[in-house]
Amino acid sequence: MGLESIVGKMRGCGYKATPQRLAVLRALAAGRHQSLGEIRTRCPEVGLVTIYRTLDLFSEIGAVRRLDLGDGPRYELAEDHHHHLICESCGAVSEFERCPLDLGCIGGMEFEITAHTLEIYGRCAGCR
Amino acid sequence: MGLESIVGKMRGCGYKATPQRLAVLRALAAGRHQSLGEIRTRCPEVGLVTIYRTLDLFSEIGAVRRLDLGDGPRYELAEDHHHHLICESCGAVSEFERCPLDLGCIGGMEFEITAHTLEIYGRCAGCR
DNA sequence: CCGCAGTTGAAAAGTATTTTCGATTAGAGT
DNA sequence: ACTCTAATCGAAAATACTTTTCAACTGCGG
Repeated sequence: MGLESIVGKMRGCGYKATPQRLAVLRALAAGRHQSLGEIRTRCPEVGLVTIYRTLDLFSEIGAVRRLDLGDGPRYELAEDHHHHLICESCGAVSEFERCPLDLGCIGGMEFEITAHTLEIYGRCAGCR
Repeated sequence: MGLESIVGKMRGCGYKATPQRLAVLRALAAGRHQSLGEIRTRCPEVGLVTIYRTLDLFSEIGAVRRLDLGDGPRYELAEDHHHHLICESCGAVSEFERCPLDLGCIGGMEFEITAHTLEIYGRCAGCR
């Protein structure tokens, strides 16, 4: 599982693997594109400030992506690569794995790509 | 110019084209991926609350996209389609026009695509 | 040019996020 | 295993951000 590798990365960067950080990590792994409140619910034993700081830390080491799906910020583990379909009508969010990105055609540049986010907006089957 | 078409869309949806809304529209057109503060600087005559409401309105009719480029929310006109390269090292944001998206391969689904956002993270030439 | 539904802005309320700082703790070195 | 210390934690306070309220104002259809 990838959680181990995140812990390793954390240690490798000189950060301690505290129980609070592990709790946030587990909370993140238990859901997708969660808001701060949802993460908080999943690890109520961790202080609010620490959750903020931990999410910052995880973003910094590239373990977490922050998204904007229309409402406030949402967070998810960067490891399970997928993208989002957001229905502008009912607000439903679904994921799809298949990455329709042709990274080759950006390859010519001097920019070293490490990650990307892609959100697709439209109307879901139910709303049409 | 596309600003006209946004005004038309606004009227078509039953919204009035007030001077405040036009000012926000012009502010948006004068820059790219701006924060609320930057927009506000460009139309200081418009009240803060009205800017929030206008951005909501524009998002609703699809004239404006809201982005998360790492710091807080940012806004830009949806009309000039482009994507973002964000350097995780220095924070610089640059745009590229060429859309590397193969929308065909999502076409099979019952989801009607109207828009999308794509952000690419990495390290820029200067930081490498 | 009248009237009113839609719109505006100032202030207040409500949320969200960051800073501060004393207490606590993971993990390196022994 | 034990100590030590820099890193981390959490509660409260400060700050920043966003939404609600409501009385006054205005674009635009008739």
